[in-house]
Amino acid sequence: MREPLPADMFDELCPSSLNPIRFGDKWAALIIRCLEHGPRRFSELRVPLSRVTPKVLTQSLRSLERDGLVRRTVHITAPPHVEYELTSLGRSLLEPLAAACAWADEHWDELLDARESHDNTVRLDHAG
Amino acid sequence: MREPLPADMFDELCPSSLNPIRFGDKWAALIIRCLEHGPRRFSELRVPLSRVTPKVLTQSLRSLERDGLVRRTVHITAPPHVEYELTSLGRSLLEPLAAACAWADEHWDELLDARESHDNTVRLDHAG
DNA sequence: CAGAATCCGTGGGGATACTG
DNA sequence: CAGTATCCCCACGGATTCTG
Repeated sequence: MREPLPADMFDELCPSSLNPIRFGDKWAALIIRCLEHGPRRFSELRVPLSRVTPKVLTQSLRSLERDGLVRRTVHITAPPHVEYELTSLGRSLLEPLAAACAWADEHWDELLDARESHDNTVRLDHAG
Repeated sequence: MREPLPADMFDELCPSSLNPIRFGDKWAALIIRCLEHGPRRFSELRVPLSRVTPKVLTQSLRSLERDGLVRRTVHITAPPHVEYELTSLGRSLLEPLAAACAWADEHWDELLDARESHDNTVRLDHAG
């Protein structure tokens, strides 16, 4: 439930980060998957999402909060402590999101192959 | 199989056009759904996708073709006749796409409600 | 008919620095 | 710790015009 998020969870070269089906903005789906197993703090999210600057991460989280998918809870302590967690609406998204990830897992290679052979064909066209 | 595509298929105010889960670029998912029931000509696609300029529609179609999701067939006639159809890889996308659309159908109102009440709260914050 | 070419505005993010 | 505040860039996409 509360294992730390792996830093390479969304490694740039890993298919899990190359989600061809996207929800909301660029990072929304990744954030939701980070919250799948319970609430997370801002700095916890920054670990797997190290490519996202704090500003953009905040924007995405605010957008998710606005849409009722994520709940933001501020614990007034020193130092400040803020937690993000999925609402029930947000959790309901996990299902179609999983379907999208399953598709990517299953077909990503085909897509990359098609892309590569297409690019080669185009190059030949230009050469010929 | 070959009924003409309705012009209001993606009406701006219709939830079907407000897909919160997106595949590829802005229009890719809509294009794929247009091709669901068989091949379509460029000008056929322009009917429901009237908000998309030809340039952008071409870009999206080329991108889908590059990824092996759509096949482009040129019939050398006068006037030119070009057809687009889903490949088997493209058709495999219909399933997760349908899951996403089902989610939107089911939860879109909740999302809009959350958004509205959130916006009202923010306004009150600014007023106070 | 099915695009290609050109020009252009906007805003989504990105980098960096700063703060309650 | 959890963000703001600025500045900035360029790629996405729109409008318009032209063509094999």
